[in-house]
Amino acid sequence: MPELPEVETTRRMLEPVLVGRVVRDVIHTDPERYRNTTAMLGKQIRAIERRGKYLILRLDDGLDCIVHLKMTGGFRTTELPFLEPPRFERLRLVLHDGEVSYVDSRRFGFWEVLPRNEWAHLGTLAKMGPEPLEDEFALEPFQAAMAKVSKVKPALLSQKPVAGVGNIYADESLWHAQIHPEASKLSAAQSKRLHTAIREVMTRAVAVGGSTLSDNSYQQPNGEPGYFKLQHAVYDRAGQPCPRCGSTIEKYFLAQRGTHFCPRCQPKP
DNA sequence: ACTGGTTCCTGCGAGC
DNA sequence: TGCTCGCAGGAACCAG
Repeated sequence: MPELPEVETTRRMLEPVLVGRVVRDVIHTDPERYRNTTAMLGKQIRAIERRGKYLILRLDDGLDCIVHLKMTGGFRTTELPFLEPPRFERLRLVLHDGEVSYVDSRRFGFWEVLPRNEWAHLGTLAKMGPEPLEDEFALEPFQAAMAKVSKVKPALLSQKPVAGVGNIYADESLWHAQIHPEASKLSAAQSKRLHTAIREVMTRAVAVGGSTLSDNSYQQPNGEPGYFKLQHAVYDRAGQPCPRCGSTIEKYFLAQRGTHFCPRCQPKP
């Protein structure tokens, strides 16, 4: 499930394939889900950026193409033309010197082409918090926000205190910081540990291409998996020993999300 | 302004 | 082997 590390990996791999190219065709059959994509025709892709879990293709004439991969979205690129469409292909970008395929088995992801930075109707994007791997992710404002939360994990998932944290990286970061997912009103020391943990977890995950959970979930655009799952301490490890203390990792549901934690390292407050 | 619940969608793995 | 069934979850949306 693409979170910041998976989306950033995707962005980096798409950059040399897309930037500078002109969009010759956009092929799909779902104009409700992939909105206004005909506006891309004939436009050059000037840059590909990322904001939280959103990809933003910057096009000629002041247009942005917003892409959200949601649960199962992803890209496939090849050096040669595709001999057959990749499995679960939903959209294909035809460029003057190649093609890029967008796949999404569950069809939760969406595309929308709109005038530059006109994101008001996408509330989560418009109100996105600071990027955790940039200097803008300052400690003091994060501590101030965390001092008010009622439950820390749902707060992280809101994208407001910090951008790009999803279910996997919330669980992993809270384990590293030794904070229970339902902890409220974090102390300055707790928030500092969490701030450090988010930066470290995200940095290490980006370095290895993100997390691939199973064959059908996220893959890098070249078809390779991401290797961060090998470093997961708690996520998808219920019943296995905590790497820090050896206690058995537990899983339960918090705000409708599978939540993994170590009951000894992350005691319930 | 918040919180909490529902919805979208479908492949897959577990269980029988 | 083949079937059913519940799980996976980001974020838009809606109700309270």
